Amino acid sequence: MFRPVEKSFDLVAFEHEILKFWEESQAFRKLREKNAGKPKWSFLDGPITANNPMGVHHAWGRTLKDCYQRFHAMTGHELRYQNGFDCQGLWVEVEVEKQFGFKDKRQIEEFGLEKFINACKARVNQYAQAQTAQSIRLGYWMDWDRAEDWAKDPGQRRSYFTMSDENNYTIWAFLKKCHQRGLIYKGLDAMPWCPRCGTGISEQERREGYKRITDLAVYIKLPLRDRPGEHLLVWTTTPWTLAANVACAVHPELAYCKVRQNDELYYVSRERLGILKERGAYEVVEELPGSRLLGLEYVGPFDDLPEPSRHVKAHRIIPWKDVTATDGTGIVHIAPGCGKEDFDLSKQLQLPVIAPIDDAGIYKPDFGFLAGQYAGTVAEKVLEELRRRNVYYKKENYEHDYPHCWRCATQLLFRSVDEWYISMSWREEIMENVQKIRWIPDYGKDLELDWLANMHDWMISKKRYWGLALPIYSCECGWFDVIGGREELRARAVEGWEQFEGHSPHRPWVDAVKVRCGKCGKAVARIPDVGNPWLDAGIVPYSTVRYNTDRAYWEKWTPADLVLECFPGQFRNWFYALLAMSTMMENRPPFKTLLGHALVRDEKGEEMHKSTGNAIWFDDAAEKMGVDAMRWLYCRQNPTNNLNFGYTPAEQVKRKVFNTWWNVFSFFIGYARTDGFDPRAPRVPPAERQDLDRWILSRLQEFLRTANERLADFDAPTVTRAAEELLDALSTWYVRRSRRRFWRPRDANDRDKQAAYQTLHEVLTTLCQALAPLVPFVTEKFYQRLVRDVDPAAPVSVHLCDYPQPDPALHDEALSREMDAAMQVVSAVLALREARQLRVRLPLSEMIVVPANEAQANALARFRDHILDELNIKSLRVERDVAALVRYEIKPNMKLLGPKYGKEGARVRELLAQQDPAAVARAVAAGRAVPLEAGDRSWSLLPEEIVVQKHEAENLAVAEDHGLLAAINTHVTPELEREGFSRDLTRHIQQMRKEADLEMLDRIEVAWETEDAILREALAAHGEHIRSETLCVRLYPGHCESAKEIKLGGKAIRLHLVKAP
RNA sequence: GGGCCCAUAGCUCAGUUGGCUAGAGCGCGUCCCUGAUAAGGACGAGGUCAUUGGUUCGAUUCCAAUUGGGCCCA
Repeated sequence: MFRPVEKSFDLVAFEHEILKFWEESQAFRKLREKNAGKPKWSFLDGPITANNPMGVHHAWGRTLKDCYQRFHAMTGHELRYQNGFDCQGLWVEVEVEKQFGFKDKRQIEEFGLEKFINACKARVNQYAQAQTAQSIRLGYWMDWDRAEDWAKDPGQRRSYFTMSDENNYTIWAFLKKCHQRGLIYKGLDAMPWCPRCGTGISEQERREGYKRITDLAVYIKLPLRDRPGEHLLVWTTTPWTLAANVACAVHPELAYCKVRQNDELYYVSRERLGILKERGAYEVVEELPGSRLLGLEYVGPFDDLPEPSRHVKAHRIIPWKDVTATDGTGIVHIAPGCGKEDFDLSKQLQLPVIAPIDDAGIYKPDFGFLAGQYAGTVAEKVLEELRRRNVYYKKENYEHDYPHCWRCATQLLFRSVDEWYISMSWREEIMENVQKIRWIPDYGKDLELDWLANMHDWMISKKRYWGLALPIYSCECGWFDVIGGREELRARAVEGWEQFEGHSPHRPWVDAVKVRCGKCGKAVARIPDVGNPWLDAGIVPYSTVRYNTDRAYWEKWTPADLVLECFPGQFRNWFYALLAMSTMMENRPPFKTLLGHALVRDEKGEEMHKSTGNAIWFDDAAEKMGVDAMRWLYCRQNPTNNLNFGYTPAEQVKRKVFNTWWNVFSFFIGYARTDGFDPRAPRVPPAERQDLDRWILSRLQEFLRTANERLADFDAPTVTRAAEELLDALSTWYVRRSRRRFWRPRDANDRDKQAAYQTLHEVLTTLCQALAPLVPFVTEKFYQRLVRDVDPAAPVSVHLCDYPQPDPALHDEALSREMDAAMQVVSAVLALREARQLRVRLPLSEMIVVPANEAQANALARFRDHILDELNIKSLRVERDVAALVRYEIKPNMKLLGPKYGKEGARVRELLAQQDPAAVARAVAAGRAVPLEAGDRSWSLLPEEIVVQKHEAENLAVAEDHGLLAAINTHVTPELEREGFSRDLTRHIQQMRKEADLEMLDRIEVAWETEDAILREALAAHGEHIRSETLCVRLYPGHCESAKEIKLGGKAIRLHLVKAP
């Protein structure tokens, strides 16, 4: 027996109930047992950064991951269900620094590296646990760590952790392979540097941090050494770099002017003369190409400071083709120690490199007045000195995009430093593997190839603490080597192994170990740098799938069938690292299919920001809207487009989808309980069921076909939308049209009622199973009530069911088309009623339809009763000819015919009047000429010479829809009017029943009082019908002073209802 | 400067092998229905499917260029 349903649909409450149920029933464990040994389907999880709570943007990807995993489980596959946590890197360090209030690296060193690293590990564990709890709340079925697991070493847990020993050592193996191919090198380069974090920022990271800012830009005049009174005008937005100036660059082909202003001569690009205006009038003395300036020497701005003074000779004008005249002066200040392009030029032209600042952005001692100053705030001071030295020309505020640290938002400075790189000379090998992967959407492949083609050498070092300890041992004498794993390190250790043993391969512990230099024999320490964090995540197809310990297992589970992540950024981050590392390790793609999704925005399409207050926290969203509402939104969205997420769209999903679903479900349960329907009873063969039943079953098969095909192709949105359409058809047509079958008492048609129950039960149950991967909670809720409550032998959980397959025998294409046609007819006639203000409760005598095609004609025959009942019309007549509905009036267009035929026009007019109007109308509509004959004369009237007027036949209202003509007889007889009122009265009594909060089967008595003759007649004629419809045992005229007064089209009646004794 | 993506109703978006009258939701307006009911439905207004050219019997769809927007790279 079905259990009674809850009064209302409370999604959040149901979800908590189901979470408890899954826990108690061990449903996930049973699912894994069920699928053990079946064909493998391998999903590779991209590690989530365990540094903050999970956000609604993570929930999108995780919903899709869960959806496709559940689908493949239901279609009979074994899965690994391994979640991943990304643990190491600057982002964790920054949060831990905040926690302790540290401002810079020195404070970390003072605090103690060991304590600091342990704090980083603790933070990762804390947030990994929090994200685990949130993911479980989302309904994401993974092999989650349980209470006892958190005490274990990260490498022993169920989820993988990139800080695990195995992960780190496997990266060592990768780096060793790179080294064996000669790809690892140390390079000096000018790179963006975060003075707060004290580390270089890699190319990948730099892209994350551009911000629009206003800088102080300064114009200076640098005197030419051999040309008294002549100056270069030079512009810079970074005055702090002027102390590192070694040259000025011009474009050889650009036009420059020598101008006189205030008794001084300046060189400036012709296009930039405008900048001079501010300082007064000027006169162009000479125009010359940049090439004429090359080689001239000038006096540097700070030649008196100790370090710059050593490079005075370098100050000359050099050529550079990238000089433009869009801003500045067309003469570019070059400081190879402070800029990427400058540095590249210095290599080409053998310019000296002056590196003015240390790793905290502080000027080194040899820089005079600048020594000890922070480069980021020194601009005003530099200006003052420039004035003092009489090289200042003018300043301005300059707005531009400038890189900032992606974690701490500090403005970056450029600095020349030693870093370690992997040469990307082997990029072609990676690109070949990219070709073997299916990318969804497919342009993802182009983006990845584009990145690979343009990728510079991969900078893998970072001068920080919490991360992969780069296994590079570099000796003063120039020798270096890369260690490929723990055992190799142990074998080659010459000191410090005892201190390290028993610790994870992190700083500071691993730093104790030294190896022997292969050249000079000294004991060599590890370089202090840690690794780029994308190395950590990129190795997981190896480190987490037993590559090192069980190669056969690894072979079975890789390459992964699916990787699914947020697109933006990952082409240069995780996808890139995965592809590069897998190519190096085994020269094969790490996965077969990649599905990327876009970003979560707020419901208006704006980016979510804590500061603007439009951010939605996952926990709030889960408890307010319910995760299945979220999941529906995620599944529904085309993953290529940004998702506008919020409470309003969630509310729409609840109203449109879940509420409809719930109503159908509770309608079914309510009547099934009343009638004691048993779903285990013998099945009425579908062939013996009504068309309506066979129609919805056919629709169901179409849906199942779509669901199976599209989910296998990772296309949840199509399935979600198809489900919405099926639910709408089920609710607004199947249940609506079947309603009376459920409430009529048991009679000779019992078998039909049984068929209706079985049909509805089958549709609801199958729909639960089909949508279980998308919305695991509501489907479980319904499944328990529809199936488990009456069949203890059924699988314990909907997620243990096999995914439902379409049954071709139940699919009936013609039936679907005909039902569609029937619905079109209904829609057209409802529109007519609307236009003529003829409410549906008012019965009409007749409708006439001229079908446009066979399907429509068949539908009219097949669904005549449904159409009439739905439209409240007494009879349906099908006509083949439009003429039945329309009266044509044919008139000659005398404006044209008059001039053309003169006096004969009158005869033409007479002849035309004698023609069959319908035939002429057809000819005109077809664009044919109409021939006329009168004895010896004949004419041919062109279509435009005839005016056709269409009139609806008397008492008819006609409408056209999809080529079909529908008409209703609008004549309302007194009898029809009485019947209409009787339906109005029925409706109002039902409303009163509801207001009186009566049970469905309660009997009532109703007294009425009215002065209106027609209402009295209606009651007299249809009282019996009203009584049977409303379960009214007595309907009688009585005094109803205090009763409810109802107005029906201006007529008043008072009704008084009591529950029958 | 190069590569990729996008442009459909006031807003947010569907529209997958080129084909009947281009759809939905929200919002707006007018109604209807109701033994699912704090719901539901119908109808209406609102579209040069960014622009131009080409292929085709036929283009929102395919091709090219242009304009505007986004992302990536230099």
